[in-house]
Amino acid sequence: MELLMQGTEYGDDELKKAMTAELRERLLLARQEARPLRVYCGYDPTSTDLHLGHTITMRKLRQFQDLGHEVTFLIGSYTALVGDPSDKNKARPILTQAQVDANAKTYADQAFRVLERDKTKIRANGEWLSELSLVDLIRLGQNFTVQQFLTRDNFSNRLEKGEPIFLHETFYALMQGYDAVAMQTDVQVGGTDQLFNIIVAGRKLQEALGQKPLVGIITSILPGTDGVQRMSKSTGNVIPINTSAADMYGKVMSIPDSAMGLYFRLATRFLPAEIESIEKSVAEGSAHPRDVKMKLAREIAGIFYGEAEADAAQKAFIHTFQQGQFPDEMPEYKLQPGETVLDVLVNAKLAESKSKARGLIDQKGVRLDGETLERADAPFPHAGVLQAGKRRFLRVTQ
RNA sequence: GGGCGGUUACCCAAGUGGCCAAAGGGGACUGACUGUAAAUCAGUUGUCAGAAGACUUCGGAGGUUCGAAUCCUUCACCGCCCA
Repeated sequence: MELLMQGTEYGDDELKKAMTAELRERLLLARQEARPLRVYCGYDPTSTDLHLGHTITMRKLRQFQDLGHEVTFLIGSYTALVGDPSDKNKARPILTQAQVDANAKTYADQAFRVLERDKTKIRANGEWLSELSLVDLIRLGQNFTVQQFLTRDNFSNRLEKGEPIFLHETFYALMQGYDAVAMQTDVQVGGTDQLFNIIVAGRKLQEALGQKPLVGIITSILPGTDGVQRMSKSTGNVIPINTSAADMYGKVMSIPDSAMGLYFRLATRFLPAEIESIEKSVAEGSAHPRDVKMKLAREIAGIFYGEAEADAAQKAFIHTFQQGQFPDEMPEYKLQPGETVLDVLVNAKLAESKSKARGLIDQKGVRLDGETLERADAPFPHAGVLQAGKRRFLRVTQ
């Protein structure tokens, strides 16, 4: 129970209490009926690159899965065609069917680094949403008032600021609510941005259609590497899933200390009691926050890349950043005759343009074998390890 | 359908004929300090050039002018109000 509610955020204590109570009740009911709970979370395949933030709900699903419940990974094949207004203040672009299909596949592949493949049902909401007629849709709409939508922060903010709210955006909640009905959902997992869709739309629609309203598990939003803003590609603070263990480890290490708690709760396999004791030792000063963060980075890299690679990543990290030595592996670049320092920086993509490369050199940000290079237009001195800034390395060979 | 307003660099935003490659903030990047943390300080942030400077940029196209982000015409997109 404690584990399942770990890392949830309802923005309202009453609601959290109510949901906790309902979850407890539902778990008991399931036991009496000797059946697993039907748990799902929907994912709109709007992009191909998943990041750590996307996996928070998957982690939560995995917890249910480990407790023997029936988990459905729902692909929002149909809802993606509409575009969820929830997490943006702007309306999303509408995707084409082909894009959605392609994205869905890579999405699922990445998801199975967290979920157990053979215990997970995959479905797409096009299965039932495409069957609805216009009349059906209108009937669904009879269960909601415009006022209900207007009370929602996301819409009311935009209304106030004079920003557009497109009519089609309101359908999104209806569609999602209908998903819950179609699957006779017991529990739905989603981020705080899905609060409205889950708690208002899903529950109300189920009730109206004679089902027992679902229990909503609303997970907190994972901040990005800046530690404050929600992790998202457009903010540029993501920790991608499809990267390397070393990169993932490094990116986790770069988050501010203040974000560690959320990371532990949302993205790791640690149990509530373990996390508490870790935090206590940091607070007391018996553990160095850096070491705790290393443990965190090691854990997260381990989830996605396996223990061996995570260990290697940790070693490389200590070697490169704590001891200030060059990493073992780095891209190579073959020096062409007559190239200047500037040329190498640009050609090897350590700098976007010659102007930027000059800037780097002026700022003493370029080193060759540890020695700062001062002249941009000088011929490249000799083969060796070229370093631009703190973390970009290049092995230059003759 | 009518009236009014908007569109500026990665983002927000100032700029209403020359002093504008364009204020300010955010972000990003670099250096110092560190724990690849935060905070702080200093710097960079259109392209090319060693520099002086040149070139491209202010929604698109065209025009007025010695000179336009700024004025005019037109097109596109967006918002507000009225219907």
